[in-house]
Amino acid sequence: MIHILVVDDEKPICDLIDINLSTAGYHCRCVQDGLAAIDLIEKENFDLILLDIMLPGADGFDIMEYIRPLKVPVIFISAKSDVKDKVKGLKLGAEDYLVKPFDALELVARVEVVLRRFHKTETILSAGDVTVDTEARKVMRKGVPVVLTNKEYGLLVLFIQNKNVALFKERLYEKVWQDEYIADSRTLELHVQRLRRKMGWEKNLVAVYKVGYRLEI
Amino acid sequence: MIHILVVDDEKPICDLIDINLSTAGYHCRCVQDGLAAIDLIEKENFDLILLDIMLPGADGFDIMEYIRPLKVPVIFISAKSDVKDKVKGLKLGAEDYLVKPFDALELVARVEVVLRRFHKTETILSAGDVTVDTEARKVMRKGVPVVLTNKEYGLLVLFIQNKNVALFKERLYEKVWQDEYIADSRTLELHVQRLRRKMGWEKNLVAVYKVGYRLEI
DNA sequence: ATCTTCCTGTCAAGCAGATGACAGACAGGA
DNA sequence: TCCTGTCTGTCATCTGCTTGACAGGAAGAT
Repeated sequence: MIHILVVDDEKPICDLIDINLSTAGYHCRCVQDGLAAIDLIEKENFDLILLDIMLPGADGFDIMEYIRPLKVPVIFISAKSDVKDKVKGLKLGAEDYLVKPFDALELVARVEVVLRRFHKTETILSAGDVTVDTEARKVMRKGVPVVLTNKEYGLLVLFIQNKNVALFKERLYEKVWQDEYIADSRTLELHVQRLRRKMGWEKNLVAVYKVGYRLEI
Repeated sequence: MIHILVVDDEKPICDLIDINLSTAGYHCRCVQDGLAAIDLIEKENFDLILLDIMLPGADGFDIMEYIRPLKVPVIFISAKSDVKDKVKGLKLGAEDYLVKPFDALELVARVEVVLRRFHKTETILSAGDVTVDTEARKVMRKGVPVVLTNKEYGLLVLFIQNKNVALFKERLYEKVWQDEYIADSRTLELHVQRLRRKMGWEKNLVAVYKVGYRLEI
């Protein structure tokens, strides 16, 4: 299930977006206040954020700067149609910028473009001789099925979605365990080890000292 | 150098786009005909394609379907502002859809969003024969990977981001160690020394007496 | 030039902390 | 009950960081 956060101070607009995205099969959460939004974003793992610019509490640009390190994709949705605002939003790292009033179908289409870009909707992932069918939750290596536990599977998907990117331990832990990372526990390392063996990734899944791990393909 | 293909039957619009993207540092190639575009796309490796919809030869949607397997990112640029067209274009796999007439700055900003997403830019730093992929935390010299420790890596990034600028020891220490600099310790100098050797920078990374270091490229 | 003083480069060694490997404990489901 | 998946604890090993000592070099004063 894909979780989308809608941040807009006008309740009717939130509801409108909610209805359309829910119909398209996504789960929405709405907030009207900027500071509340930051709180929520840090606590929960959203797949996408729709962000209004003029907000009480903290404005959209502030929120964007604040949450940028989290790498959650953002689409700005604003009544401000000035090119300067659009450019500012996009330069801040947003994936798109929609001007209100917008057509609901276009919104859904653009949301799906972003989700597609982030490989959230692709059901077949692959890396080297490994392929993953996320819908069937099946993993194949050289055409041979591999049985993975839940945690191993979660790690695998994250690594494949981030090939050749160094992933921080904190991020891995938060995504797979949805919990705070405890530094003096061997848990994460243990599961990485098992994944390495099962996938034959002894050489590919390398430890980045003091940082985390990286899958090299 | 990033190569962008512009497909539009109106020469003045091609020129306008060309001027703006060239100014932003990209290389443009223009074609007016749909079939010619398909030819070019198959022969050359473009990083991005700007595609008009109404074209002689083959229309933009046809081209899109045809080249989709190549996975080259596409932005539609069309006078057709109907939501149905937008949705069709985006569903076909395009990364964005701009309606003519558009603002040149917005075009450049949106082009950069797409390039950013496809890792064509921004995460790669370079200085001389050294390149750094900040996302993968990987360093290459003359195409050969170099293994650096964390502190060495931190220093390297700082130096490359400040080519030909003298950096104070205090600043280096604070950035890499996030700590107060202790003058009577050889720590910083030692790491600089190791970095010099690993990168072959014996001549380039010079000590600035009583101040710090400067990377000369 | 010569001297003094401070700064930088170099080496070896030691230490703290991170990783890998393994055994065993624990909980929940068949 | 057993079995599977997950977590904890321990130990050996390895890596990266720091320290201390010392030689050589630069800058400024004489």
